[in-house]
Formats: sequence, structure tokens, C-alpha cells
Amino acid sequence: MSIPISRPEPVTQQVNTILRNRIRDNIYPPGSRLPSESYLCEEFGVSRATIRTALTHLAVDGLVIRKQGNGTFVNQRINGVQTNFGGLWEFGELIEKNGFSVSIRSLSVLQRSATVMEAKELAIHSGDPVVELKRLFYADDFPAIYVVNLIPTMLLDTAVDQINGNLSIREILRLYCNKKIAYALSEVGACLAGSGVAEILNLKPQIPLLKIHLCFYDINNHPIVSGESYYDDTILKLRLVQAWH
Amino acid sequence: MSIPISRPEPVTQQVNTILRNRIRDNIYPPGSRLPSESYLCEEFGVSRATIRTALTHLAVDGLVIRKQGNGTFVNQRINGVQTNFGGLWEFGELIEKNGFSVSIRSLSVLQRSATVMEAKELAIHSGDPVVELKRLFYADDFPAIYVVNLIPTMLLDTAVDQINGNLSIREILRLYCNKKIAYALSEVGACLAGSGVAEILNLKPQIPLLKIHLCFYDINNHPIVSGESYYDDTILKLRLVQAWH
DNA sequence: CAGTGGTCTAGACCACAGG
DNA sequence: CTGTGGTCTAGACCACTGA
Repeated sequence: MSIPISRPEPVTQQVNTILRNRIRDNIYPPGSRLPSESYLCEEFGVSRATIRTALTHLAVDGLVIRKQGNGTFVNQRINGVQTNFGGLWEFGELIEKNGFSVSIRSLSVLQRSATVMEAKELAIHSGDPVVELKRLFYADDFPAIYVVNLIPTMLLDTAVDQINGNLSIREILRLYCNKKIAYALSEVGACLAGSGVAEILNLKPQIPLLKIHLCFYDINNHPIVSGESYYDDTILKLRLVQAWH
Repeated sequence: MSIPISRPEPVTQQVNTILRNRIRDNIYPPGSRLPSESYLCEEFGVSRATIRTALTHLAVDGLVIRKQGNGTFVNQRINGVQTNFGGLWEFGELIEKNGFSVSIRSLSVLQRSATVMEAKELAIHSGDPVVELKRLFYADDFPAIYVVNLIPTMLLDTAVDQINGNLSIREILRLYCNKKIAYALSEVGACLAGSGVAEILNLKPQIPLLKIHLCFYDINNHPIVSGESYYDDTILKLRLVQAWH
């Protein structure tokens, strides 16, 4: 297991973070115009290209709006809105954006054989061992999101019973598989709460729920983990921004 | 009403399109390595920065995967997947990605007064006139998506009865309002098919449906149009890619 | 008109993967 | 080691906005 080294953060990312914080802290108030790009160049002592990539990220996330010939403005409308697809799997973030505090409870961590469908999705053989994590995300101590994750056992560095189910999936992959996620596919749908899910989420059966199925892939385009999640969208709102391109 | 002028398309965008087409046409087959950035520089006679911005767009859309020290590879897994949030409002595109042919039928185009909620969202006064468009998207001649859009009448350049309800919302805004969309907010949820919606979509009542609420804003951060859409996600799959950042 | 963001170039150095 | 992509610079010209 390789030891994570801290290398200097890229300049463009540092600038991005600083500007984000200034917006968050109302140093650049909602609706106001940011300093010009050339000004920011001098302030940070970097080239304009660097400033621009940072600003571009902010614009894609909808945090700022750029107007040619006029300036860059803080968007006042994006409070509590997911600024990317993250809301589809970073459930902790989703819950926080909705104004709740988050906690995760691990319901079960066990090993079993993969079904045909599961094996196909995870690019393993049917019957191969997988670790099944059933977890429950709480929003202010109310059960909010039910998630079932599957990880091929062969990807694990550690024993199954050593897994801490209270971590985010990204942390789990980093700690126990030493894998980084390159990209994810997800599928959003609606379903009715079955009696099992309804009981876990403390809801009446037959209530409509949002169902999100997803699969993460590493840089070599191999599946690492799949997941199936259910939640009541009347409690948690899945809001997304998309800037035009 | 200004006359649209065709200016030369930005170089980076042309490169983007060419590479996209080459991937689509299997000139760069799935899983294969693309020519190196420096090679593409020479081939197109542009700087490396230009090539890189084009490739970055492809990578964000999940179309290619880049590996430092190795190369850029075509992702073979993104067939039929929305490469951005577009699927949340470009319903035509969504239907096509699911392998159907698209047609739009306008159910009604009428003017009425905005409710309190609607007025608030569209930043107009309660009771102000709005144009309500009810439309139905067909997938292979089966009714698939039901959409209700609201546009403040004051934004229209033309008379209400001149509106062609069979166009995409982007076209409608361009033709009748001369507005461009800067960004959009959307909210994804689940609901049960009411009897009205069920009849329109030719489904049994009480079936779970995906509900997508959205609002478009222009460059000045003013709301232009809101929308509410319903569809059966067992027929149309809303699949999304997200490359890590 | 001056100042803003939009596009593009040429070149540099670094980190990383593979042989 | 070579060649790949990752980061960054300095400078140029253009398009657009508002005064």
C-alpha cells in the first residue's frame, strides 16, 4: 500500500479555492462584479491563463456568470444547489446542501457471490465473491438515503471485516482498494417504496422514491464499485445547475 | 430583431467537433489511443493549448480518458449516455440517445395569469400574463414525455398565436424572445402519475414517474422560462456520465 | 473610447508510464 | 531513457459593453 504524498497543489486550483471562499464569505457579495482578470493576475502574481482556468471552473459550476466586455459576476441564485453531478453519489454533500447534518450508519458488510447481472456490470465472473455494503445516510438523525454498494472482493487490499462502513465511498475505495475514481455512470429513475426499503427509511410503503443506480470506473476503465440508492425526494431535493456551453 | 450573423467558429470548437466525429465514425475505435497532442498540433496547425482545450471538453464529457505519461484513450462505455445535464431538458436528445426517433406535438398554447408561486420563480408579479405551452414528446410514435412550459408574455417579440409549439425550447426562445440561455437550474424528483398525466402518456394511473422541474436564466440572471416534465423512466433511461475533476 | 472577457500562440518545465 | 499528458507563462489580437 503506497503512502500518500502531499505534493504542492496546482496554482490554478489554489486560485479556484481562494475565489470560492471569497464568494462564500461574501467578500465578493452576491450579484457583485469580481475584480477583472488582469487585476487578479497581479494580485496572485500568476498569468492570465491561470486565472482564466480557475474562473472557467467557477462559471461551469454556475457560481459566477461571465459577460464579455463587462465583467464576471457572482451568481446569487445557487445556494443549496449541487454544482455538479456530485449530488448523484456524494450523498453526504447532498444532505448538507439541503441544510441537514450528516451521519452514516453501516447496516451490514458481508461477502457473497455476484449474480449474473452484477458480475456483468463489474466485469467479473458470475459467482465471484463481492462485498456488499448496506448503509443508511441520516439527515439530522432521520434516515434519509438507503444505499447498497458492491465491491469485487479481489480489489480489496484488506480483510472484509476490517472495512469501516461509516466512511464515504470515495474514502473506502482509497483506503481499502487504493483506487481512484476516474469517472462514473449513473442512471436516475423513480420507483415505489417496497416494504423493506420503506421500513428502513421509516416511510409508508408505496410512496414514490428516487432511485439512483451508479457505477464507478478507474483510470483503466475497469469497474470498481456499483451502487443502488433510494430516497424520498420530498425531504431531500436534488437540485442541479448547468451553465450553457 | 437582430439578424443572426455567422461568424467563423472558434478553432478550438472546430477541433472538438472533428475529434468527436472521428470517434463517432470509428476512425478512433473504442479503447484505442488517440494521436498524441503534439501530433494533433501539427495535423491541425494549431497550438497545443488549443488541442488541449478541445481534448479537455471530450474528457469532461467522458468521451475520452487521459492518462499522464501514456496517452488519451477512447472510452468505449459511453454509448447512449448523456454526456452532460442536457438530458434534463433536451428531451429530444434524451429520446434519441435511447434509440428512438423523436417528434413533438403541441397540445396547447394559451395565455393566462401567473400564480403566486410561478410569478416568484419567473421574477414577475402575481397575475402577470404568461404563455403556457403544453407539449408531448413522442418516442417512435409513443407518447413519452409530457412537458408544461411557462414564458412571461412580456418577453415575447411576437403574438402568442404565432408560436410554433413543435420546436425545441431553445429554438422557441431564440425565435420569439431573442434570448440566449446562460444557465439552468433543475430539480429531479419522483411522483405518482395523476389521472390526467397518466391519460396523456397512455399509462396506468399511480405508476411512479420521474418529474423534472427546471428554470432557464439569461446572461443577466433573469428567469426566461420554467418547465415541469413527467415521464416513465422504465421506457426512457436518464443516464449520465461524470468525469472526476 | 477604455476596459472587459474570448481566443490563440509559442515555448517552457514538470510528472509520469513504458520499454 | 523517450514520449506522453499536466501545468504555467508572457504576450498578442479580437469582440463586446458601457460611458
